[in-house]
Parts: sequence; structure tokens; C-alpha cells
Amino acid sequence: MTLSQQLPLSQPVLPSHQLDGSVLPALRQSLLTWYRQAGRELPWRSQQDPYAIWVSEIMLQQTQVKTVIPYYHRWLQQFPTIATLAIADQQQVLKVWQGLGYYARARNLHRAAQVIMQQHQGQFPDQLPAILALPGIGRSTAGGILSAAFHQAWPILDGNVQRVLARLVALPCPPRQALNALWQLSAQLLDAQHPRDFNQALMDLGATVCTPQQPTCQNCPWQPHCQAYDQGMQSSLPMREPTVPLPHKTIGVAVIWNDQGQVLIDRRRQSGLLGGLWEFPGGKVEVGETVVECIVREIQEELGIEIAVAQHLVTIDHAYTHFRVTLVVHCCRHIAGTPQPLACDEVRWVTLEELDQFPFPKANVQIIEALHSHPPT
DNA sequence: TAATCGTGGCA
DNA sequence: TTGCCAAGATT
Repeated sequence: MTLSQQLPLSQPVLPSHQLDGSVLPALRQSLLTWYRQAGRELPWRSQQDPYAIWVSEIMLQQTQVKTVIPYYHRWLQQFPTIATLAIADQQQVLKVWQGLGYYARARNLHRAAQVIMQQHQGQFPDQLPAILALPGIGRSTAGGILSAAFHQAWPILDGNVQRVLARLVALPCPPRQALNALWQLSAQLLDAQHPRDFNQALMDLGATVCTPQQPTCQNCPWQPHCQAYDQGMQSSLPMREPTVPLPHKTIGVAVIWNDQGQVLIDRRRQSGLLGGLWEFPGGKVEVGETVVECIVREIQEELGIEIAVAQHLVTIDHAYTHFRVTLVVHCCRHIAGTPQPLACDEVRWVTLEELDQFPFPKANVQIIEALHSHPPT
């Protein structure tokens, strides 16, 4: 054993991913002081309505503040209370959410509003078990709501907090492999006298100072305590998961016109990708198959109708979280048969003017834009 | 436990 | 153009 590895028994040394409890007051105080001076002013911070705070927490899952803000205002204008949300139609709910992504969040908000009306007399619950029981709310969102709306001292652990804490203790593995330790850290650090401001401050620190790229450590209240900074590791922490290459699919898509000047759209099933949204029908181009052959086959299989594939309309590249797609869109003509919802929840013939009443995913909005700029001949 | 689930912005 | 990542939850 070298001299540097000999440690005094009277002063036990913590593993590198834990904190010395004696620094907690200084960490809390410096963060709260920084927050009062440099914290962001955000719409949901200026009021106390648990419903509005809940909506913001759900919208902010995996989504940046700048993206959320216009959606947040539109949502509260459309659904100002839990009761108005509960009685709304799901299509109306998804339409307001259109473009924000992760559409299960909107479906779960809608369902949870109905649960609150039925089981909590329309009042958002203020106890952890009841909040966790609502669809779409996990441990971190529950902590965010309880601290922000009810001033209860529950910890949070979103992406910002994971990054801040991983740097603070120079976490020697990707955060996902140490969630238990990070939750303990978040709970240990939390200022029980100021849970709302502390949690908000922790997220602001991650969003504005302890950023993923080029953190501005000179502005950080925790720089004197940061093990990553001390080791010059702030740019390479937190450690990353090994990345797998995204698979790619080519999808043949049909814009099918009938003799009444209407196009055919279908509503996707509730579960899975883009659940509950509308789309132009189509499917994956198989090996050894042309796009035109694919479109004819898919429309026969999924809608039970016969079509004639006409001119190419547009090709759209789009990246989802776990794969990329190329949509090759053709105009088509309805030949025979009544469309049936064989692989979807619903099918409808609609005019071009009616399309904007339905919630569509982004790639399909691009198809609609192409239709408007290249109307059928 | 690990895969699934959108979109926008940035380098 | 590509990769990475953002106020995570669900199954």
C-alpha cells in the first residue's frame, strides 16, 4: 500500500459518489442564494394552482422549456381546469398537444383528469401515494408537483439533476446505472425548509449553468464543492451509455383520393407509437419490393380496398427516438371497396379543408403541407 | 431490466 | 448530414 492510500481510521472516507454531510448547509445556502439572483422566471412559477403546475411538469418531461411555453399557454386556455379537461374529447386533447411529442403524456393527462374528478372530487391530490397512482406521474414528477404546489419536501431526479449530481460527486458510471445513489443524493441535499425553491434551483442550475455542453463553471455556486470540476472532468461527465445505431425503415404512404375530392385518413391504435393520432395509411417496404408494390399491398391488407398508385408527392426523412424513417408518399386513386379499420381504430374520408381538425404527427403535417402546395391534378 | 415513446435545437 | 440531448414514465 502506498502512502497516499493510507487513510486515517478516525476520519472515514466516503466512496467518491457520496457526500460529506457537513457540506450540506453550504451547498443548500449557496444554491438558494444563486437561485434568487439568477433563477429563471417561468410561467408556472408565478402561480400556485396544482393543476397548472401538474400540466407544466408533464409537458416538461424530456422537453425543453422553450418548446413547452407556447403549448402550456394554449393548453390552459383550452382546458383551464381539471373539470374542463376531464370532459374534453380525446381528439381535442391530442390536437392541442400536436407537435409536442410523446403523445402518451396527453392521453395520460386526460385520463388522470377523469380519475381526479371521480376519485378526488376534482381536487388535485396532495399526498404522494395518490399522486403516484395517477397515470403519467412517476417518482420525479410527483416530487416536482409536491414541492412546487404543496411545499412538501420530496426529492426530484430529472435529467438536469442527474447531470448536476453526477458532476458534483464525479459519478464513475452512467447515471442510469446509479439511480438509487442519485435519488439518495437528491433527497440528502434537499432543503426541507425550502423544498420548492431548492428543487427549482437544482433544475435551473442544470439548465443554465451545469449544461450538457460547455458548462459555465465560473458561474456555478457549487464549483468549490464539485468533484468533476476539481478533476477537470466537467466536460466528460456524466458518463454516457454506449450508443446503438438507429435502424432505418422505408415506408410507402398513400394519399388516396375518391371521386368526391376527399382523401382517406386513419386513426392509429391507442397503444404504441403516435397512439390515437391520425395519419395517411401505408407501411414498411419489404425486401425485394418496390414502393408502389408496397403501397398497393399495405392498403389492401390494412384497409381492404383496391387503389391505383399515381404520381410521387413528396419524400420525408424523419427521426424518431429509436429509429429513422423515410416516407415515400404517392398520390393514389380509389378503385373499389369500402375502407375498413383492419389495422387501426377508425378510417375517414375528409376534404383538404377538414384535415386541420385532426391531430397528426409531424411527418404527416409535412405531407399535408405538400398537398397544399401540390394539389391533385 | 431494458425497450419504447416525438420533436426541436445544436455542434 | 449525423449524433446527441432535453423538467421521465410505462410495460
